[in-house]
Amino acid sequence: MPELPEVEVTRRGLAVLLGRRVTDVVVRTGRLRYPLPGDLIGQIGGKALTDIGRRGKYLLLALGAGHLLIHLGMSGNLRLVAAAEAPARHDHLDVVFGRTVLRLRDPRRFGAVLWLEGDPATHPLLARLGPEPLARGFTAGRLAAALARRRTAIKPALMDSRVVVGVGNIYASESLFRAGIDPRQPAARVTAAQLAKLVSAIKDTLRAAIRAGGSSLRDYVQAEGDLGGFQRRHQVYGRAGEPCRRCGTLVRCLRQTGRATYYCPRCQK
DNA sequence: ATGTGACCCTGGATGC
DNA sequence: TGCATCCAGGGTCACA
Repeated sequence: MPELPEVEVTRRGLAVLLGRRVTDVVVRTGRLRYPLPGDLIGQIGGKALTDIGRRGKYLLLALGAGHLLIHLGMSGNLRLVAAAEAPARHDHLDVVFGRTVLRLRDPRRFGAVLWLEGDPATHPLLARLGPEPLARGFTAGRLAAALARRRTAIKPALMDSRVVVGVGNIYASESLFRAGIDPRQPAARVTAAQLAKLVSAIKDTLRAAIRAGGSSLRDYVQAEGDLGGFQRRHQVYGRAGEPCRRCGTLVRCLRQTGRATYYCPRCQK
């Protein structure tokens, strides 16, 4: 579910917790992608939340000298609920801040919660990540360097977190449509002019999705429980057989490395 | 090293 | 109605 825009919208929605202290932790499921920390209350109990960061699709909650790393996997969401609200199925973790509870729900349990001590950037899950797409340092030149000699198609290459972080299956298709690039084109053959358009398209697409509150397909909601709105503005994702919003040609779907890719055969060359 | 498919897990949609 | 099959915002792992 959550790609960079959804994680970023979630991150912003948690800002009301800044400065508040953890009063309790409730773990209902011992294992997501990894086992949950065994003594989470001992590690974060009583500590104040001093920062909420994001690296790619990972959230980093600064608590005392460490960070609580949270990944939402395919179906996770984080909501702020009242302490009295009863948990539902798949509500695996509560981090309690007095009357407000940060509640993690994740039906498929592909998400992760880890306690990190020391510099998060050096953690194995984060150390090899590529550039942040919305940072100034993400340029056509840097993208060209990352894609050089790569023989795979541009679309799966864009979803490789070593190339750029945060671009998942929806926004890879959407960005390539916006840039007018055929998703099947070999990554290393995409021209410099196309890469310049692609970098702009990725930034524009992600920013627009963040403004719209993300894409809610099945499981994703914002921190206050609201649905995102960007799915209504998808140009190609999930629209196979429907007319391209730009030229009217029917949108096509194909499968690349096991994932559905949507594109307009006329607008994308 | 790079590329691809299996796999982790649950639930919804579809088809027989 | 019931059951089987396929598919889904991600990431890791084994193996070509």
